Amino acid sequence: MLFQEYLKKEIFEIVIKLLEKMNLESDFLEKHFFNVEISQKQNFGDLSSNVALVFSKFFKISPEKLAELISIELRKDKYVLKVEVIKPGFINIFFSNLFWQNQLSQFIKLDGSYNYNLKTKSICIEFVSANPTGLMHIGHARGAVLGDAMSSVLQEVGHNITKEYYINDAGEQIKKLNKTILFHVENLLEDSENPLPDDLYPGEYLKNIAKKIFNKFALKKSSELKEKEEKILEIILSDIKKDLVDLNINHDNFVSEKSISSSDNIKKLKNKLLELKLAYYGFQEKPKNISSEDWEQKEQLLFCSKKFGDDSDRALMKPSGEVTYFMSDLLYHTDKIKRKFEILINIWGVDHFGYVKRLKSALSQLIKHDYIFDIKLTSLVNLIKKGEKLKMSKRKGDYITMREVIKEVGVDALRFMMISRNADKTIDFDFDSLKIKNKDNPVFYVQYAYARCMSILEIPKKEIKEIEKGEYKLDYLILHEEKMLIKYICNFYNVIKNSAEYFEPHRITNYLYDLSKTFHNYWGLGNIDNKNKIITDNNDLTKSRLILVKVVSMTLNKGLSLLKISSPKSM
RNA sequence: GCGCCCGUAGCUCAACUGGAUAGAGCAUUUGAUUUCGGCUCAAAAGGUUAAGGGUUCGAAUCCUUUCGGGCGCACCA
Repeated sequence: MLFQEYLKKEIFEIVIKLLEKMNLESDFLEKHFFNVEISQKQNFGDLSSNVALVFSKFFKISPEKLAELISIELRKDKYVLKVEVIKPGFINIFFSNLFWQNQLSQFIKLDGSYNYNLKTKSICIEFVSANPTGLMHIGHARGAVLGDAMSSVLQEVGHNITKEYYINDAGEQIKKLNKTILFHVENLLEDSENPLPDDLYPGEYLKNIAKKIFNKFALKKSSELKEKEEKILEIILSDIKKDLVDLNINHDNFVSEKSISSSDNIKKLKNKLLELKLAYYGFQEKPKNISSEDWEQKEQLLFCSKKFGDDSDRALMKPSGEVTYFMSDLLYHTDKIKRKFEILINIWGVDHFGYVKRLKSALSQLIKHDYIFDIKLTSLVNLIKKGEKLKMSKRKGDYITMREVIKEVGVDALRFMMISRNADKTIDFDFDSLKIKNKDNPVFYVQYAYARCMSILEIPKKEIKEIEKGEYKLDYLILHEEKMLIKYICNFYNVIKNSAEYFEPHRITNYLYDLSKTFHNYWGLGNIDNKNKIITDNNDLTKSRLILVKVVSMTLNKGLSLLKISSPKSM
């Protein structure tokens, strides 16, 4: 058992024993949780716990008194050197070197397969779902990388993951797209340069697609284009898919809006909503930010979202009778539930925020059994070059595409950056700092730690052979830095578990950075004093240290590959 | 106008979801090393966590007011 579980279990047993002794109820144990963590400071010992602070009120004694009672029991542990109770009631525990050496050998025995003890759930994670009306930009990249990293992490802890991309291939946008292409094709047919009308999509990209279609199919009349509309979507989608593959992202399903929102499905859902009195034909309130002159009231099918805390009731069908995006999204999500997913996770850009409430409330009214539906919103990404924020406008069709960004900084840097920030924080994506090839660049720093491990492991052929045969001991690992490395390594699974639980992959990048830092420091000891080099003239000592290096490299590699960032052996 | 998110060192970010003296990396200063003012290493300095009030053993974290920034609020996605 690695230290977190080991100590938690031990403390838990002690607490129960004390409760029995004092004739107290133990039902609070299920609702309140205590920590076991790596001590922040050296004089706080190896591990610290806040048990006494969390539980003292249930014992009706002071935290310090409870801490003292617990520590009396802890001191009986054969690995424990010293237990201290500090001020408000923290328990600081000092372990013997043997404990940490054992921890390392247990970690090695796990050989990368850790039992997270979680109930396997089937999870559908929907991300990217960029509208197929142009190339992906940096904002899409954020959602894409985050969704993909989360998928890996959730899969790692044992869940069944399905990664989906919802293709918005129906509705106004596609009509507008086709109109735009048609316009360009007309221009080509007439060999003219008519200016693009305001209501169409701007940008060279679509112009090029028009050329492709025009050439490939040798169009002679614009009416022929109508038959090629599917082709347009296909080309754009294949560009998006190519970008995703370049980002190391593979979705399991691409679900088409068109196929989901068949007239039959729409009718069924509509009737159900009417039947449940969740929808009605009526007039929408005028939105607060719209002036009266611009506001035209029309009757349409509305969802009673106001009942569920929304500001106004939302349109399910347009006055024309076509479905709104809300309606087709509702169809899509009920479809997900029908496919027996227990957890739905969506990664959306923060600009879709307004849709969260209505979709969640509508779904909760339609589906009566248990499921979890979480929508993670990603904040904006600012592109920064030479200290200046780059101005972009998707509306004007002038924006930097994701492939341009990849070309400039590489996939690894892009992925690392996107993962390393909490989703609700705006990212300043600084090209210059991501291109630097030294320790100021966190990706480089982590990858370099791995490369450094590998280059060390290349040298001592004889020792490595003996290690492979299992001829080694870990007794020599007694330096403070070595203990720190072991602590970090054994904390790996805990980091993964928390990362999965809170949907926060940035914990992993932070962890990898810290582990790398500790390792670089350890390596640096050898520069100050030769006897602290990893490869020494003492065969057993060298082997102990090589094992540690090996495990560091494996952990870095595992963390990086979970995030689909490469682990180069040399750089 | 209303709603949500954010505000942490000069800059970019952490803080194990309520825990200890709020931590890193740049940048700064000092020292060591280098036949390099540039590389590397070490140390120091840097904070009323935007501001006020509240909740409790304990708050960057929860509640509340104010200020600043972002996003959203018919249809479109």
